[in-house]
Amino acid sequence: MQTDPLSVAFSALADPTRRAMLARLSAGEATVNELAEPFAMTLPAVSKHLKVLERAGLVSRGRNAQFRPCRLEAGPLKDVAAWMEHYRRFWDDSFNRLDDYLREIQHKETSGDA
Amino acid sequence: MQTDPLSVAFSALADPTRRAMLARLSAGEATVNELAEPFAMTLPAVSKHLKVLERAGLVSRGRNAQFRPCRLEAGPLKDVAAWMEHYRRFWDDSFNRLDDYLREIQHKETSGDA
DNA sequence: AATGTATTTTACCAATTAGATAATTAACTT
DNA sequence: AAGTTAATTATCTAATTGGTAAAATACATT
Repeated sequence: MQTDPLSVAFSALADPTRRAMLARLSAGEATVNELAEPFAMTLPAVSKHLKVLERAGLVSRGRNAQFRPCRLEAGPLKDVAAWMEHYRRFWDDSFNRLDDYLREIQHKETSGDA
Repeated sequence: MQTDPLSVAFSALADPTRRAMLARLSAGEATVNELAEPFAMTLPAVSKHLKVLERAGLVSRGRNAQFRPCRLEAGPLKDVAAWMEHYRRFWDDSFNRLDDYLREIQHKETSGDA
């Protein structure tokens, strides 16, 4: 098993259940039962998935009476994005284009609201 | 084991050896032996890692005599980046700033070479 | 044809993971 | 105190992973 943070993050993300949990948490805090609700899976199984996400630093949990509210922590996603950035030129067609900055500026001007 | 493309990609990336292989391939094609060289690992082990990357669509291989030159295929990285984009607001401090587009424009002007 | 080089396949092993069920802990409600 | 709800821990099984060693395949050269 890998222990470096990036590997731990990638492997935590390599499961659709866990990604769905993160999606749910991106809408706000949730309890374990709330997170479990959409899945045909026992609560302990969900608890395990949460522990994986927690170990990866993608989720933190508070205590509120008998509830353990879960919260999204996006720090590791930043690291993943930073790693990905090295490869952007391979998949982002616009990345190498000469007129890139022109289109960027135009995009910002049309979508910006300053 | 998960079979959806995104999970397969994430799980292929969840290993430092495989990420190092991708890094090597980002500099150009390489044979299995060339890829194996930096690692204290037998050739079959490397071959297995390559198969994981291949299954994820991150690597393709040609045939040149008895060599199987490997090449980086970044398609899946694009999918990963697209998934990540949903979470950008959680980790990119600048994402929600009002002056975002101004700094972007400045960056493009200083680093661009059109 | 024989040999050497590149790579893969097979057989095997140890460690990990994902899930289930059952039991347990913790906190609230009555 | 008793019962209910939230969540975890313990234990088991099946499947997967990452590695090795040895054999097999594919091609090039002599």
